[in-house]
Amino acid sequence: MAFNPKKKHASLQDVASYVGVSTSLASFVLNGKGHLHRVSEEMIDKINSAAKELNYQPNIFAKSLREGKSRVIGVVLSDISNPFFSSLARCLEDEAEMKGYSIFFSSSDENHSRAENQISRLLSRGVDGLVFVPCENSESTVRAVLSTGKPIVLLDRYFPEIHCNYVSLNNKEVSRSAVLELLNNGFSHPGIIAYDTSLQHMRDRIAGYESAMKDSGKESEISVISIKESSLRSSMPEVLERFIESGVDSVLFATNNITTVALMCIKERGICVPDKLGVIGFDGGQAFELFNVPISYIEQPIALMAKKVIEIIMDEINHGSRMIHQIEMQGDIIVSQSSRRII
Amino acid sequence: MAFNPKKKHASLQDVASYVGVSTSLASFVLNGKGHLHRVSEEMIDKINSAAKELNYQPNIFAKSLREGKSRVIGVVLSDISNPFFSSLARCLEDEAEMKGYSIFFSSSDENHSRAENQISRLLSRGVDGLVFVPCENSESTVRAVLSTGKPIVLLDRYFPEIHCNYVSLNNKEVSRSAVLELLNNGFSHPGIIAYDTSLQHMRDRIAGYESAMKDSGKESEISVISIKESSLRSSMPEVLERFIESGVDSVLFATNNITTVALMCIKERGICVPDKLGVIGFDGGQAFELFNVPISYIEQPIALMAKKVIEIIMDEINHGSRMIHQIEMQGDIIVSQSSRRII
DNA sequence: CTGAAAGCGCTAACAC
DNA sequence: GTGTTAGCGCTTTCAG
Repeated sequence: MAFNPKKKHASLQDVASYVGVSTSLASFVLNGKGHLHRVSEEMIDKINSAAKELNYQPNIFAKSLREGKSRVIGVVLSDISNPFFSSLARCLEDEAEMKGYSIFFSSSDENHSRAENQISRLLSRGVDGLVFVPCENSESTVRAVLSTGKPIVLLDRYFPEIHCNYVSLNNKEVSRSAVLELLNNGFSHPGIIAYDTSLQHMRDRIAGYESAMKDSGKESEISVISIKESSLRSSMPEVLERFIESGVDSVLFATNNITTVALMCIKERGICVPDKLGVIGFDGGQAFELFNVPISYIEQPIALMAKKVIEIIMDEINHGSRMIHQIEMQGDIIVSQSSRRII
Repeated sequence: MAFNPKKKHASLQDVASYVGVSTSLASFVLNGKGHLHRVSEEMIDKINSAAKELNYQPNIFAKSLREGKSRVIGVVLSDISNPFFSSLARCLEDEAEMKGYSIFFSSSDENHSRAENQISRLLSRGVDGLVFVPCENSESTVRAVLSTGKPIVLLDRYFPEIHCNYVSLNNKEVSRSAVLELLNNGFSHPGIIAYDTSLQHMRDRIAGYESAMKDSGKESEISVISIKESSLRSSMPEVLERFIESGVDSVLFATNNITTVALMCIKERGICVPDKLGVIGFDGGQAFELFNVPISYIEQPIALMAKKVIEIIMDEINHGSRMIHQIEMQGDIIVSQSSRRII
């Protein structure tokens, strides 16, 4: 059993007096600094076994109070029940755990004032650092955190005008490649359905689309539709309709949720994929595998992103912020054969 | 701004000396116990505004150290990236936040020794209580926690032989109803695909199936297949094959994951639903909406379960465990018209 | 090599 | 009504 059910928690004092030494000596030894202080082997053994015997568990509050750090980081993301973010959460959790850190998660629901509240709650919880998936209008919140000196890393999104650590996708490039993929596979008029937001990652995804269109001599056929996140489901039917009527023959969906909702709508209305409409989604997931035909999608390296985020935040926590890390991870395009119109 | 970026944290001492009073007075007032100690209105105002002015943020570690509690609860579930659990997580988070509590989440991956490690890690983090989705062979872990007196509530599953709080589904009844639903809708030979585990909730789901079969005079046609969770994907094709060959014409899938994987397999092999095979899944979710036809499923009252769990754990934390709460929430069957064979 | 003691920031019993 | 003070359990400087 990893925790002893019987006895009450013993304090450092208990261990020390059990062995007959001072608390300082016990503290040194139990923190592995015994040799550093040239404590005798014999003493070290005695103290360690006493600790085991008494089921000594250091009081983490006393430790945090004294040391001024908690070994906890706070993560604010959009919504932990969203598959993309819950996968990310799991990876973050695993990475943090490996380094002896725990995580407080909270959801912003893409509401900047909610996000700000969550952050201040986390801060008052004494987290050592923050990982933040910022939402629209979160600039001031990010600046405020930066000016406290508390380590922070933005995730998935970033603000180009703010000098702050971030880990995101190479949105523009990967979205550009996705559109070129469509064009190379027999589609002549791709469109993109994105969120109506000023957030840079979305702009980048749209910019990537536009860049591919321009470079393919299709500047005049650029077809972008941006939807408010709140009306995603309700406006999807009309949006798809409008696209098809205007001659769009394939679509890049700019997020995981957009993809899911669009596919649901496509299924419902009996729009044939890829004959009537080619699609490329964002992020894979079991869900898509239930769709009539396998679809192509942009895959984010979630595990790597999480690893990188934790690395950066750890670095800042342990060594102070010596440099800004701004990382764009490379997304992959997972191509499904059946999503091609012409082989 | 909810947190002041400029100044360093002021301590209670800072506030007190700023106003020219003692820390105890400041402490009383700032904890809302001013009137209780008959502090003058004027003093209360002075202290409160000083606190605001100095951007006083109570040091939570000192508070926790002194009070012996953290206002944090630990939650160990199977895997936070699993849609069912991430939805639950979100609800738990919201409920806890409303009561001023934060949550540490961790994933057991259905591995009892991992679960035990997570629990002991959470305990050493000083959580005030635990919510645990136990896995197979977690009995000793649960007993160990119980014997420490630390509040604990089991979630989704329980051990009939252990006297412990839990919140679960009325598995037997709802599964029985689901099977009766199939029988009432033109299917004559339902089977069930479940996990091969000794956990009671799974036994109950199977028992519900069996009960419905018996009461419908189909005891001899009872068809149960249990799969190891680890080989879910790999054994699904063969399992479905075997069912169909043996004359099974409809299936109840005993968990969300089983449903998803089975539907993927059904789609892949072109098995026609509901003509060739009727289905009832467990837990809804966007994913299922991408499947060819709408399917019926058993819906768990996730939000209510979360609410109840938090209520119980709060009650234990605040008032000690005066009684054991063992709650079976009522599941609903969401019927989709197109899942009937005969109208 | 080991011990004494200060102090992290807070609460609350007790004193006045 | 308000102040004094004793810890909560731990780390770490400084003495010896």
